[in-house]
Amino acid sequence: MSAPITITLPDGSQRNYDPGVTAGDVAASIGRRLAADAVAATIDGEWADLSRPIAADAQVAIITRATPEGREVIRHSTSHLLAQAVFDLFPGAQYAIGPAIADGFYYDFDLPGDGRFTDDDLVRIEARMRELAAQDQRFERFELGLEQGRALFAVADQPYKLEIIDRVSGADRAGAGGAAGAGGADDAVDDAAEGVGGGTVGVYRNVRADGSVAYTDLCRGPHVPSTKALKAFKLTRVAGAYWRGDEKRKQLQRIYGTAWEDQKALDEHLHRLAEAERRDHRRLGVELDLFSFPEEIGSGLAVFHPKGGVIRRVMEEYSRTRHEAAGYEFVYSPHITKSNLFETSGHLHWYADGMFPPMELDGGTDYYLKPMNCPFHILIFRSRMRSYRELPVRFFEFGSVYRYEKSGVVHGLTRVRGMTQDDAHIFCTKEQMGDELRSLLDFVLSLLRDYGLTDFYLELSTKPKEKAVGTDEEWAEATEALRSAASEIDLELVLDEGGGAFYGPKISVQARDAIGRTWQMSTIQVDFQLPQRFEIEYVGSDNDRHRPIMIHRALFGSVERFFGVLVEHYAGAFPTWLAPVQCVVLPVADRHDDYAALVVERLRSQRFRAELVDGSRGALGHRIRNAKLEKVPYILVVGDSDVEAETVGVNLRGGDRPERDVALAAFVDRMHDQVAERRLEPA
RNA sequence: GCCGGGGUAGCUCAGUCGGUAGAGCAGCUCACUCGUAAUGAGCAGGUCAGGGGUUCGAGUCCCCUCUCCGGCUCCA
Repeated sequence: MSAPITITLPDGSQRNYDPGVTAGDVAASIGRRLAADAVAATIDGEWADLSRPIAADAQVAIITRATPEGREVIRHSTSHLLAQAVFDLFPGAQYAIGPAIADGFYYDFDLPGDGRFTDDDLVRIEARMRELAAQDQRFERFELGLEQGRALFAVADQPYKLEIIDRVSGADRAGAGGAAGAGGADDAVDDAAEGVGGGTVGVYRNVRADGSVAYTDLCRGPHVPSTKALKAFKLTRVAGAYWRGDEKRKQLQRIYGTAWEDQKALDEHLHRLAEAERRDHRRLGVELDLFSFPEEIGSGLAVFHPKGGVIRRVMEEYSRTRHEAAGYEFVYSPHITKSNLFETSGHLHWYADGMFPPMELDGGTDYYLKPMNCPFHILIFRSRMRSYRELPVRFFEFGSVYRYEKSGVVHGLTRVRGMTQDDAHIFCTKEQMGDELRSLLDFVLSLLRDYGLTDFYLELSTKPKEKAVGTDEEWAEATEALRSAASEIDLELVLDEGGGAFYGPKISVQARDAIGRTWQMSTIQVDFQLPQRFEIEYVGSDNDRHRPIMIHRALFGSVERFFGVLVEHYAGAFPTWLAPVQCVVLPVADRHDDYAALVVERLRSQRFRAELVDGSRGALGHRIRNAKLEKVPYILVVGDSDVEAETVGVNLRGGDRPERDVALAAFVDRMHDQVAERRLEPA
């Protein structure tokens, strides 16, 4: 017998075992609870099954169910269970990839005869998965050489698995991305996840209690020891998905599901989904009478109703005030233009598909609805000679743009065909760029915070692989300027490789909302290209002509989208300064109507948005209920004692008990504070 | 654009085997005049998304279009 090996645990403690001990054994030796909760392990930092023998001294950490890593293992394992159930119910099905994703997993299939899954199929498949899970199938890993792996999946008639193996083995010979075509680095990551790499392929199979093999898959793992560990899952939806995410390749049938460590966690997840649905801006937009999308107008084209109009107007007014203070000048430009403008800018070349088709006028001249404001602002800059003394020049406009979004992507206010950007273009010298970007980032974050968003991170998007103009040097310089400015902000910065616009890199500000979802908000782009294309210049202190650089930036992104995000962030309960109705005044009985009207008048004279709702709208309790459902921040009830003492009863949104006998003058002061401080909840 | 699922009163939804359309809420009228989350009664409201087809007869079956929802791809 060889000498014992030493296993070091995450807490630094060490234990000795015989060589060949498994992580599962280690967990069992530590405790029953840990062994029961264990789903996988890391051995010297590498993910592994609990059953993998450990030959030498190692650092071992047990991965338990209720951790992010544990859930990932459970989800990935559940995707295998899904595929097995699909093979049972749809003989001849071919499988592609089936990874764990945020909150769940999916698996892509190609069904015989181009078959499709229906919602009813999901029910059958899920039922079958439960039967299979109960069979206590062991997950077993083994490795094969590339040829053996190829043979295994060739016999099984699984072309997608073969393609994964072949492409990677080809790439191993030819170098990364060699034979892979457009895919490149991202695909290589996927392939590694599928268990291919280093001259071997990882294969998992599910083995029943009697030793027969129920299922085999190409996979990196690790997996739970047994299907019995999979007990809280649910199939959620079926969707089409292109093989390798490529629109030009075959569309496969994807099944999405979610899986958790136990039923309670699953229930909580489903509850979070229900909560998100409750906050959905499309639903609240109808309930609160904010906006609508009349079919008569066309897909993706919104109208704002009076209440939504108030919110939008206040949003815009505050934005204008802040921009004015930050040195922006306001400009205006038309909605349509002759085609040459967007030929010069390059938009027509890259994005003609995304633009509304042209109107032919004046005997052959094409006019387009504008998809962007930048060329107009450039023309304003170019309208006369500019001196270096003027720079930076900052032109701001709430500019309405129109984009012909593909029919399947239009989504509420967040993806529309007609929208208004809070768009500005800054023209400055290269030397000014760094300072300008730094102050811009501060400005952006400060403004977003004023609208109630507080949790941010930054994303740096670099030069696209194909859709890009300009030299690598220009891109590198612009990207570095953005990176440098971002690094001075105390926020996480993540890299979005190849995600820039065709004319330049960008930083986007991502915001997390009240329930933790992230939204892309502001974008800041550095652009060396359009100044060249439009040949804009300024005269420098040396009396020579120089080319300015441009910074494109939108803080809301689009007003519509930002509006939608705020609706969801606040679940429709807007802070007082934004609320369409800030205050309703409810007379207890008819004899209090005159006083109630006086209260309303007093509030309105202070520019507050107050409404009178008298007894013809129902009993007091009914009127209160309606005001609560409309999420009005302040409900004022006035009765005999209030008429007498010039007071009001104050019922706060979110408050537990109404206040009585509040002096009207004191209440007006409170409202002023609320609005001035942009407080989130009334007080 | 592609895959799957929907579209019935302003909203949420029922509608059986193909036999000619229903509820709750909202709205309107009347009564009720009320102190903090739904007073009662009555009335009105629909070319069943639009068009075509099958049928003696279509909300229901078939085809096309529009549109919405969930994904995929895309997002200057």
